[in-house]
Amino acid sequence: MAMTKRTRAGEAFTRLVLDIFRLSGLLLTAGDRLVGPLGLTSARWQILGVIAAADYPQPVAWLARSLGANRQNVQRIVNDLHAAGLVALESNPNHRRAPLVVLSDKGRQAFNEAMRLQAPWANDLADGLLLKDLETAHRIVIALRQRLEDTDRTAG
Amino acid sequence: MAMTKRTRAGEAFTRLVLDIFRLSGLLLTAGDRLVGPLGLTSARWQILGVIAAADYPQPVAWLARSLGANRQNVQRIVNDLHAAGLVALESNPNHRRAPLVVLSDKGRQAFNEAMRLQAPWANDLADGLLLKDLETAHRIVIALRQRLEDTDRTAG
DNA sequence: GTCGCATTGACATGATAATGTCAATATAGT
DNA sequence: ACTATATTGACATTATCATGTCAATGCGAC
Repeated sequence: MAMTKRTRAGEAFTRLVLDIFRLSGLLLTAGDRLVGPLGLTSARWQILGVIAAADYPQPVAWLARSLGANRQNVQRIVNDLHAAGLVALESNPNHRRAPLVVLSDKGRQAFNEAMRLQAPWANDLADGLLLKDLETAHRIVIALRQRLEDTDRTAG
Repeated sequence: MAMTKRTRAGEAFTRLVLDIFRLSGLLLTAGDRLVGPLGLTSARWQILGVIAAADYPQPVAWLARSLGANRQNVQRIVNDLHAAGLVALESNPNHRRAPLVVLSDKGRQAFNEAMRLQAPWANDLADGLLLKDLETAHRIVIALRQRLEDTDRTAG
């Protein structure tokens, strides 16, 4: 007989998943609403964040990989950001067809402004929650993420 | 001056968010892969789950509300499920235009089979994680979810 | 009854995301 | 150099999701 019985951890994980989906959707729409006035969306904001956080300029495919998103969508959003003047494309000495994406002044301003809007929102949402618990939640999320990424790589 | 400084909890929350997005995406694709052979997707599975968990048959709009999803997408997926013979639509004595969605035998079998596949997968993913930590993560996720839902309801 | 209002399903339209294919380019091995 | 393989950007196609509108229906106030 196949193993259909859940461990206690398996049960706890199963209960967690549905609420993760729900939370993720709510965070996305809240983010859209938060930075909409800046001409951003959650997706654009996230990509600007990766560009800003990188140690050096990267081509689109690398950004996509560090986001865990698919290449083509990142490409489309980067094109939009470029059209909106929020990022610039620098020639890549190592790869003629893969320009390096960098923030423009306008892009950096928009990102900083987004983070400025995010701060009080984040403070408000996290207010009253125990720092220790938030960190535990983060550890769990990271652990699950890594396990799933390993599975993806293995079972590709 | 605007409040741009994050509390420690606000910082922990901010760090958590990006990994939540990543995990959610990974869970969705893992779910698709898990139940794909049954003719299901993560979205279909989730909706079958709500139907199965309900105390009594509900119309589409109610299912959408308990999922926190928008009505029209649930409608489309329910239509697909209906076409695939996984759900049946019963006439609703209380509302002529809002039939009640119930699982067909085939739908119940598919859902049970999906849960049977999910069990060892969940056990494996959760293996080695502390039950206490999983429960803490769940509490945090639920708390954040409720706060965002309240915000939605307030700020429409 | 009937009037106003909210909810519902259907439909149209557009936005966003996923998937596959292609040629150009880069890289490693020989 | 030459070849095989992998990576990349562009494009086309499809799937999924969001938003707005409409008429039909249900429901409560009166």
